[in-house]
Amino acid sequence: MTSEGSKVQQIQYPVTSSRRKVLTKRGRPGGDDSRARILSSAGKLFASRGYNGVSMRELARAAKVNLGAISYHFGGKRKLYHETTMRLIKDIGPVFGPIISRLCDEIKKAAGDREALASCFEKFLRDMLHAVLGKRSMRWQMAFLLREFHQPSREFPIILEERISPMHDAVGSLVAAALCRDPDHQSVCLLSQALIGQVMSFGASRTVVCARLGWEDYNRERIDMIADTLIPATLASLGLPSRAVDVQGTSL
Amino acid sequence: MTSEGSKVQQIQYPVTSSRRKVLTKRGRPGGDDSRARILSSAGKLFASRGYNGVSMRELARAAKVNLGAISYHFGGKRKLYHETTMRLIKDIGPVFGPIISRLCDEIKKAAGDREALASCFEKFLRDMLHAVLGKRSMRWQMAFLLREFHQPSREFPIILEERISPMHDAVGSLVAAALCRDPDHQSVCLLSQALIGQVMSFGASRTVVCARLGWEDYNRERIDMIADTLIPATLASLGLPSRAVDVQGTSL
DNA sequence: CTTGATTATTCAAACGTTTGTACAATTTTA
DNA sequence: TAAAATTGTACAAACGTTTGAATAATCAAG
Repeated sequence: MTSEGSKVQQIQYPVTSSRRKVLTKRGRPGGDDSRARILSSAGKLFASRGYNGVSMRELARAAKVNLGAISYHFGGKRKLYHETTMRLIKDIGPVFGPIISRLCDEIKKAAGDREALASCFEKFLRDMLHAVLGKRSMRWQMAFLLREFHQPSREFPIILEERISPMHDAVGSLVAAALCRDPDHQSVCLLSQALIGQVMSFGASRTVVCARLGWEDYNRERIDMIADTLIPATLASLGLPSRAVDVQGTSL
Repeated sequence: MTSEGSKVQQIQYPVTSSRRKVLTKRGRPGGDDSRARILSSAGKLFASRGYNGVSMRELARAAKVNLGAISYHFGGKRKLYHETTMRLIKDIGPVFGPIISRLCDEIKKAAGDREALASCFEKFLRDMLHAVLGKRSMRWQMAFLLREFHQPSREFPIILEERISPMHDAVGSLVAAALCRDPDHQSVCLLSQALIGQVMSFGASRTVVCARLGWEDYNRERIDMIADTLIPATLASLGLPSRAVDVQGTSL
């Protein structure tokens, strides 16, 4: 539909985007700078207002670059969105990767010891809460992901495979160990979803939670408060032994 | 900004929108029909693609009305969105209202009896899951709400007060009763959020859940399966006695 | 029961604006 | 000078909005 027969000439446009010539660094500088600035602004803007809610001009203004520079560096709006997604996937890797691998390691070490299993779960949940709710950048990254969740774009399958599935698998093996069931059992998968959903919901419903508790925003102590509340509850839900954290005494 | 000094004449445009002249029903027919069709299409479209993702022309095509008819009936895109929100609030009232009031009633009747408390919680959770995941229309309504959650529009405060807060309060009094704590205690509020978030997450992550379980979609049996899995876990997390539902035997 | 004015609704066409994209011209550094 | 990056401008398409004419149901008068 978009001008099919009108412009026949092959557009030999720069569109470096992915593989850029790094042989010699000639010409006007600041390129990588602008590129990075655009990518950074795009992430936040797309996260908060969605693909259609952000215009190229607005993006250019936010990134302090010329309108044409965006198409020059990325080859169009859609490709910029793609690049933004890939960048996000790459960026949240170092955040969740260690948490996941640490969890998997400790599950192996626990080897059926329910006390150890409980302790490694506790660490995992606290880490996750801090990662999801605490990190400043995770704020728009979370919004970006949630948007993709219930309005999947062409990039969703990549996100699913690269970041969601590993997380689910890790939590799944934890739940399976706690319940002494097969990791592929439906109930294990469902409980994993419930667990992850619980954590995510505190990010998604940040507005609601803060409104109801009279908080301005989350901070380190409050996230620990959430963890202290959630950990005993989730440990009990998995039938794991809970250390006497005694939530009653934490506040008020 | 929007044409302030240019058009001075008072535009006496229909824009009945809310209070319509019901005295006499004259003129060309199909009015209420078109209005309803627009509202219905708008709900689904706004839910799946957001305010900016839907154009008036697309809306008109979906609702099978003329482009001008939308502005005629609602007075513009923004006002249509507002009306859609109000309609959604009104529509989900009868769905959650009974569930909430039943819960409150049974909590009072239970009066400290933990067995009774567990049973009323079980009913509540199952009802909620069926309401959120089962009802066909709740699908786009849920998407609409979730979108408002992490991209609040002017209408968000209304949704919060009319539908979110009552739900949180009800669940809060349940959690408070189960934990024998003050309903205003932070931990009660947080655990309520966790509980509701859990249910919501199964709606929000429908794509993920179904993908991971090899389901095409939720259905009555599968929702019951989710309930059977979640109920014992959440009962345990609240320290309530669990009837021997025995999840292990439900599937596979 | 017919008729003509009244009114609500539909429709096609246009409005001015904003959108994403394209590109020649220009600036900047190696 | 040559390559890389930036700039300003132009354009067609799509956007939300508005308009005036056409249409059809209703009511009051005959």
